[in-house]
Amino acid sequence: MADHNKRGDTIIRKLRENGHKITPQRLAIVKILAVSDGHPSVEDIYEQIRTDFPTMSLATVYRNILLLKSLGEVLELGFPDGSNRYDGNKPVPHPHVICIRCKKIVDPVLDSLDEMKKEVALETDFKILNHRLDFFGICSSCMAENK
Amino acid sequence: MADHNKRGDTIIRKLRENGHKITPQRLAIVKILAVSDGHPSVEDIYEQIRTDFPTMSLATVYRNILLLKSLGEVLELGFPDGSNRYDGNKPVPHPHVICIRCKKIVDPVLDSLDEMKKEVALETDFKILNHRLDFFGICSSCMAENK
DNA sequence: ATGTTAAGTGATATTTATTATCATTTAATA
DNA sequence: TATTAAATGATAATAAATATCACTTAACAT
Ligand SMILES: [Zn+2]
Ligand SMILES: [Zn+2]
Ligand SMILES: [Zn+2]
Ligand SMILES: [Zn+2]
Repeated sequence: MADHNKRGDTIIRKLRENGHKITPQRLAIVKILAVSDGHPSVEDIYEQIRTDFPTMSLATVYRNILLLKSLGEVLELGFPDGSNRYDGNKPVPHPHVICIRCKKIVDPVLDSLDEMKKEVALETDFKILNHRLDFFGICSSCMAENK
Repeated sequence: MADHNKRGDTIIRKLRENGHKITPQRLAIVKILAVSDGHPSVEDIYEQIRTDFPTMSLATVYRNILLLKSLGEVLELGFPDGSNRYDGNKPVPHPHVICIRCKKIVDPVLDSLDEMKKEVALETDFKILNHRLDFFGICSSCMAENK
């Protein structure tokens, strides 16, 4: 597969615009986050890169995620159990569905979201700025395995 | 105001049923959680009780919350910033609206929730078991203060 | 190409919230 | 009132994320 990593290019451009250097370590982290296949954790990213980049430090992964968060280019999903997962592909808040077995995370399209937002504002008189909507369950492939 | 703390009584009964002792410390923690005014944090509970119970240990608050969680009598709300808040009044999952200024947390009634649950199941083929729906914004009183 | 320099990295120390440990105390029952 | 398992208080241990700092390097100018 070719290297037309559009989302990755956008992130790199944003980094340059803000005067940040493009190091090999940073580039490797961005590439993974731009895809965000399954919404990787810090450890996922670290392990993926370490295979062909043995000198990579865990601190560098943390630092770069922090930077990308501050630029609004990655969405952090902190879970109640303390684990964190990242979405650099779609960095604006959106609902997530998490499989509690295999830890897969998917992005559902929910038409009912707009209505719910309206209802929240109406019900509470809050000025809503952000949201975090997570549904936990078991994915179809884990369900099939079970039998 | 009188002491018809229905929710607190339910929690105490559940504790007795499961063979747990009712200590003064435990009772004080349960009383606060049963009301869950604004969804208190561990520190909130600790400070509230310490005023007229100076010997109270922070570990005891943690221990009792752990126990009440295991009995399904308190809902833990862990937030991305690492903070935790508790609802012992309505211990089943429900949406929350959080003021990012004063940290107040309220329970909105959202008719659109049922529809969204259906949509998630349909869209993703997951068997949904749990959810966590948070909306972040600024409450009306904080908005008023701002001007 | 080479040198310069501010930013980035790697290794490690620190921080902070929660859990574990353990000697002492106490609620529940007889 | 005595018995005993459970709970408490004080503190140690744990673990994930952040801070520190000496060394390295990407970006830019020459
Ligand atoms: Zn699964
Ligand atoms: Zn996502
Ligand atoms: Zn407020
Ligand atoms: Zn609540």
